[in-house]
Amino acid sequence: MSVSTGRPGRRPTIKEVAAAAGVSTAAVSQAFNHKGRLSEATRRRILDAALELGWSPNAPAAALRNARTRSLALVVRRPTDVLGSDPHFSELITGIEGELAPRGYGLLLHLVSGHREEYALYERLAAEGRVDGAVLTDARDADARPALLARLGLPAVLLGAPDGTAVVPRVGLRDQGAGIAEAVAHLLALGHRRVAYVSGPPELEHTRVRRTAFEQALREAGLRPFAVLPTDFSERHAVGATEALLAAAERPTALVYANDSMAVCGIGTAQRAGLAVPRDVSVVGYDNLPLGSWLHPRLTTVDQQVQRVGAAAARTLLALCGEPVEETGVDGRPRLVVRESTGPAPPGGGATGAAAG
Amino acid sequence: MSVSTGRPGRRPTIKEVAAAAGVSTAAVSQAFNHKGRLSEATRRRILDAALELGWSPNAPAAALRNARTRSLALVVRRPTDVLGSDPHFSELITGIEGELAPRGYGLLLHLVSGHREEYALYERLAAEGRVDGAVLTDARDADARPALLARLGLPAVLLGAPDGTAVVPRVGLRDQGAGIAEAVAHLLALGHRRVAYVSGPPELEHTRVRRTAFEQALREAGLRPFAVLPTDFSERHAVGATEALLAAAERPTALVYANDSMAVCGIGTAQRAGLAVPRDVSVVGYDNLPLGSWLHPRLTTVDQQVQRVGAAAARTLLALCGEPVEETGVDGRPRLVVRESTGPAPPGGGATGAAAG
DNA sequence: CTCACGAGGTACATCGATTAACCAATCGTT
DNA sequence: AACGATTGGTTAATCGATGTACCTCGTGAG
Repeated sequence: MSVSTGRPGRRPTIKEVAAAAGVSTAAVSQAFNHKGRLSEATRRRILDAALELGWSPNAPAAALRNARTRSLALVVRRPTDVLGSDPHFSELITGIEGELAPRGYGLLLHLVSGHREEYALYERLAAEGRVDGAVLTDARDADARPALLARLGLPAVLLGAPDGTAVVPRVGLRDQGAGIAEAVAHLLALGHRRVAYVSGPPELEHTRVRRTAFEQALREAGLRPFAVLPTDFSERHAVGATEALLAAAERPTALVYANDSMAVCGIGTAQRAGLAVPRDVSVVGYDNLPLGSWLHPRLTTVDQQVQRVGAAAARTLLALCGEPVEETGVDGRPRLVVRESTGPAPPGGGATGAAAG
Repeated sequence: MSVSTGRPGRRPTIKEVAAAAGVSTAAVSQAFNHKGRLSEATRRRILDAALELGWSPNAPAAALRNARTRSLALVVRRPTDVLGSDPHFSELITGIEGELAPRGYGLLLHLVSGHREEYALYERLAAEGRVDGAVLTDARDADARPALLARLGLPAVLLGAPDGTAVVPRVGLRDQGAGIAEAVAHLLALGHRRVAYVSGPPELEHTRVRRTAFEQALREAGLRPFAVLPTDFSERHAVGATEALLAAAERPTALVYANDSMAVCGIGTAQRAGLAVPRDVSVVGYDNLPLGSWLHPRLTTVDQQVQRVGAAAARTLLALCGEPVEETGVDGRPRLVVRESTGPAPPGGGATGAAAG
């Protein structure tokens, strides 16, 4: 496709390209950056020479000169227990990369285990000038990151519901509660009255938003939650919460989970307890991961379009970095996807478990 | 934790640190790189000054000077249908990052959709000097990447069974067939005689290895595979293959899948067809993803320790990049993890499906 | 004929960190 | 006391690309 011979590893420099094209290095630079004034003929000649030699501008050198690295950071906080984060972040990364790749940007991925470690990492990335910006995942209550990144002078976007007054722009679907509300409405229409919610870590903003939406939706129907149990998104918590709920005297007939992975654990736990889904208990997830549709029964869930949101976040961040970008927002809102894990409430209210297999 | 005031975004340079410590910039550099000869007192003074100012060496500048970026590339090929790749790569990335982070290395992640795109990307990464090396995933038959990377002068490691004579080092568990052999032995011990294999894309090396191991293990027991169906790892193929197998007149009593994600699809498909797992049909996966143990029944699978292999690959690559590394290999081999998705073969051979649910 | 001007390029300083070569004290030795 | 060795630093060149300031033609107007 390119490149002739030459010792492996000997990358050509701009000088050699200039020499090959019979021009100065400045001309080569101008040809690549569409600056200065070059005749079309010289431009061609330079580009041809570069192609011939397999030359591209050295990224560190350009970064040094321009103070722009053309790479962005994504820091994923991965607490000890990985449950649920992973497929979610895969989707997110897919969305982000889809915008970066065509513009020649790179994504620098880091995994951290705690907040302090995450802050220290941003400090280092900024101090070392390794990235032009960062995508901040999972808005937290009293989130220290926007202020930190602002102090560091590092452009950033925060994944979360849009909110005019933020230090850094927020990107996400509007009306984040709508999906949960829809889910509750769906369950109520199926006759469920005892509905429980298995929630996420309290410090995450969406935990509060979804929980509130859940309670609100029930209240509007004149009902109260059967229970709202917080978890850390771990398998242990998901299973524990589910077992606790299903062991109750008058157990809930429907369980709503704060993400798909926990919902999958929940289905497994219910089945292990001898209950059939959705006959004895209905289950709703949140995320709409591919995984949910592989199972039997297929998971009813709230689609929050992680991939599209990731793409929008990337575009917004690129715009902040001075890149020309057409459209920075996302429209749409979370929407319930009804599949097979929800069904009519059991006749007697399902008070006593029908032991199966 | 650090940094005093100063306009946001104004990163200090080595000069200011030198001035603050009352030394030359050379001294500062030496203090940070443990080179040259500095008195312990001066070293301290410099380090304190740097901490005070919140300075770290500018990465692009250092990269330009040293021709080393301290970042490595991971290119993930993600064909149109994502099935199965994602959690697997999450594990891999976790393993890799665990080695990079403590050494101050970054991981540049790229997603591509095809071979040619992947090659072009390596060309560009090398030409731009963006990374010091690359981790090549999923050894393929007649893999063009090692030669390419060698020509580009970019250090690399290939994930696959170790093999003395490779252009680039290979990192992986030895005796890759052992896990499948163990799985087959397990199934035979349970009385299964009609065992089918749902395989991966033909161009991947491990597809051949595992398939061969599967056939070999059966042959040694005097049996032949019920069937071996190739797939592209997509959900569509996984479901299609499973349906085809289960629709057979004398259907197989056990299904072995080339990865966990397909096995999950397989379980779902079997259940949807009214069969119980493992009562009517046993299922074995490959990978040992966390997901497998959330389900009911929990997935019997082959643990290939992706995370540990990823870590070993990272160490090997770092060593190639001149980093001091203690241990570059992985020991251990793929091992069967028996859980709940496998059980005794159905009495009558399970010729006629016992419709449930 | 001269001069202004624009088109088309070039020379050189610059980004920030690293390092080889060099220099100034200081010390121990005979 | 004179000298080599050692300690503890400094000076200046360098990595590769970029962009500002400048230069050199050729042309058309006056």
